[in-house]
Amino acid sequence: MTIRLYNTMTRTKEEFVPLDANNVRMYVCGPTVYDYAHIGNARPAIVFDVLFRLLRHTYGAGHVTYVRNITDIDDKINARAAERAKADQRNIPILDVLREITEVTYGVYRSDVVALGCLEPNYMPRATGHVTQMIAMTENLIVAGYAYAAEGHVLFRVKKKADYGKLARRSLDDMIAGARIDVAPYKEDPMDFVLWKPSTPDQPGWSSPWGYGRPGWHLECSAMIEATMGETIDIHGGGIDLVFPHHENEVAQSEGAHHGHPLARFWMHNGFLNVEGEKMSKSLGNFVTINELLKDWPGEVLRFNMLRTHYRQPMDWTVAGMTESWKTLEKWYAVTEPLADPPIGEAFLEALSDDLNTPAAIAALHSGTEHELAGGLGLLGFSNVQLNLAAKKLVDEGAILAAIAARKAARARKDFKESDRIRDELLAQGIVLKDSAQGTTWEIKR
RNA sequence: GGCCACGUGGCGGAGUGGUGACGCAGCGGACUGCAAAUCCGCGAACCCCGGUUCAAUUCCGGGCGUGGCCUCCA
Repeated sequence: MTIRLYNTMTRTKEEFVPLDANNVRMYVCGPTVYDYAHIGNARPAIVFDVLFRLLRHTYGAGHVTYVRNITDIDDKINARAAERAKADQRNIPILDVLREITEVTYGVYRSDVVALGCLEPNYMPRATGHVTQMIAMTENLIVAGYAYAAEGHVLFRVKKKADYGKLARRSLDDMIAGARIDVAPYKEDPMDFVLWKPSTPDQPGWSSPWGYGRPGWHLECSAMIEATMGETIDIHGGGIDLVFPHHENEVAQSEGAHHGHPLARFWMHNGFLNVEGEKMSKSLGNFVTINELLKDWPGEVLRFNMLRTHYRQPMDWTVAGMTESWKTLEKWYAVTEPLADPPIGEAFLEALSDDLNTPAAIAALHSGTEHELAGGLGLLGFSNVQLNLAAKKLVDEGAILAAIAARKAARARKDFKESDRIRDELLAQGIVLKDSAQGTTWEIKR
């Protein structure tokens, strides 16, 4: 089956042929670990996990390398650490506070993403583990004339890169015209961006040829891709908001350091997510973290909900949508069982291979056989384990079973008034009863 | 201001130059003590205005609307 993917670089859907079918390489921008991840962060994690699974299915599980980084050098982290250090009674060094923040946040992220049904990437490199490589790349860029040092900073010289802006499709003139940036005096050009900047003693930093300092944000991805997968990879993914400046600058850095060899052959970007029709923001009070959501919903429901919308479309996250997703999964899980080697439906695979058209793939599952349903769910990363099992642990099953028994007795003596009363009482508690020839079962109402 | 997406039935959401997916909800029927669940069936949409065409929801132009990026952001 041919895989076709939309490439942001060319703005067209292209047939995907990896450089090396024995080692298909993809990189996705991971979280900045300063706070709990929100459901917007869940979108790329889930979307590219599906791509990872499709590639593994197509090229073999051992022939795909997936790297998702952890950004643990960042000014937002520094700000958070400074804040926390001030309130901290223990009087420990700020860098220890910072380390604690990134460790804890990353731990939560990692378990969140597993709960969403995502496979672990092959590598999860951290910025702090690749400073040496970043310094080396910066030195290369200086030698090649793509960067210059000034006042403890090192800046990328955008004018030297004639095709700068090719990914975002933006010319330097356009950008300067609409620029809202402070132009630092040491910059040759307003659009030049930071590769290295000085740190104060209470900020994280490393010694470098340009003094004590830390790397700029964009550099880590370029360096970590090189370190884990080499100069040119097959797919680079992330949220659409990263196209500019982050990915544009990655392209500039990596190509500058690698004699113009491309960084990634395919650039993929997922669309943005709104919550109940509004942009998610802390001030609107609709900021939903994955961690919080997992207290009310099985992770697979969020996963399914995400996949009902094509990854490039803007998506609106709603409770109503979650409920619908829950119902569909419940229904499917009730009729399927895990199979050792389930068949993958042709229409399903064709939809998925067409730029990850998950809504069409899901539609195909609705009309396929039960075995194909099991196969499709498996390929999409669903476990086929009853969702209710998790939810049922949270209620007093003994009391419910006793009520069901009482209702059964009432029904046996045709006291339907009493039996209906028991049923209504349970319903008020959110318990729905289902009668069948085999007896009465119950589930959590959604 | 510049650049870029999106606008499909009550809702979610694919797709296509011509017979208008799919799911949820709704309605009708079967089943049921009555329901729920399940099964069968049904109706219902392509933002507006031009253009191209035998034919446009689909292509082109304009408009309106929503959102994104241009500064940190999935």
